Amino acid sequence: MRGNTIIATESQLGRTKNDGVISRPSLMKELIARGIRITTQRRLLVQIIQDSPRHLDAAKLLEIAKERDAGIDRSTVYRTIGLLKGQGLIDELDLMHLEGEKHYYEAKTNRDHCHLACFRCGAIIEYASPAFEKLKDEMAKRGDFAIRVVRLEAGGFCRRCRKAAHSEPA
Amino acid sequence: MRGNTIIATESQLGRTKNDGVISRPSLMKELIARGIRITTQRRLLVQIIQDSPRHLDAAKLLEIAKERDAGIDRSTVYRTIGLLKGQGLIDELDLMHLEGEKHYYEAKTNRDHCHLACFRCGAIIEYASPAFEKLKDEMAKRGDFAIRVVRLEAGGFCRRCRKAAHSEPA
DNA sequence: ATATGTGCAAATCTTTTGCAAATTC
DNA sequence: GAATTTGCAAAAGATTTGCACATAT
Repeated sequence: MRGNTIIATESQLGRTKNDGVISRPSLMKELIARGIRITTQRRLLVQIIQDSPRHLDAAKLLEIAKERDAGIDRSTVYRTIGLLKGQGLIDELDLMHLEGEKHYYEAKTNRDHCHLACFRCGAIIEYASPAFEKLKDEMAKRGDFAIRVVRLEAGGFCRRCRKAAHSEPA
Repeated sequence: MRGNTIIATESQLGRTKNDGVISRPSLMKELIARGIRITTQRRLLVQIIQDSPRHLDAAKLLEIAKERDAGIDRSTVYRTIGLLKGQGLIDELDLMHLEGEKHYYEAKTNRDHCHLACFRCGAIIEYASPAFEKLKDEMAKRGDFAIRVVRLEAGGFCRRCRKAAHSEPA
């Protein structure tokens, strides 16, 4: 099945002897800590994002939210996304525009990670590594730039699809 | 002035004793080598992209093209971008959505590089380094993934804007 | 009470598409 | 003349906005 299946997490692929464990700090706690008002709908949306095993786009997020609150509106979804983005609590991804121009969101993890998107099957492989951290440090230092958000995405072909392509009829 | 000013090139920032020189292979030659038909308008668009010192979005590309061929249409611009993207001859960037959801394009360089986008002044700093190459290799190997396109973008604040922010009235 | 959040509908912005006419090989 | 490219106009898709009403502190 195509689309946005995370087939490996950063903690699996990115772990080395020096790596810590990856976690997703609670969005709710962060919001509260910042004195941001928690409404019913915000709570709902935030929980969906926090708990989702896959990367959600605005439409999908709305769809899921509607299962629990039929009255919720598209604009509320976008406004909440904007709020979370503004607070640096979620990351925005394109996933190489595998299916259209929409954006995908995920709760920020305690360590940045990359996304590898398979053009053929749509699988998303997450990847974190000390090499990424080093590169960020280097960019910040040598570019004299205070990095607030980073996004590293790659498109290509996963192992399974490379194999499949070989054994396929022309 | 805000917006998309490249204030440092990868060859300046990314050079180390091990670095090679950065270059942009000719798009035209690549198209010819691939047996792709070169029409008047394609030639025009390709030259604009190739020669542009800044990252162009579709609308800007159209605007520039119209100065030389008033009849050229938006759809031709998008179709040509699609062609070049499909051939892997240009890279697509978001530049952290500094000004809207549009995409920016640049002729592919012989070495991948990152883009640092200043949220305040809009400057784009390009950055290439062996550490980036290493990270790509590592991802490909450990993720068992054949990378075709990579995009590393970061948002934050450049030195000048960090300074400016300090001396600003609250 | 006051400030903030929400629904609704319409608007905006970017990109894509169907089709007939023009161009290229 | 067969295949490809283009212009045009309309459609599509994602996101934003103005405003009146509802909700939270």
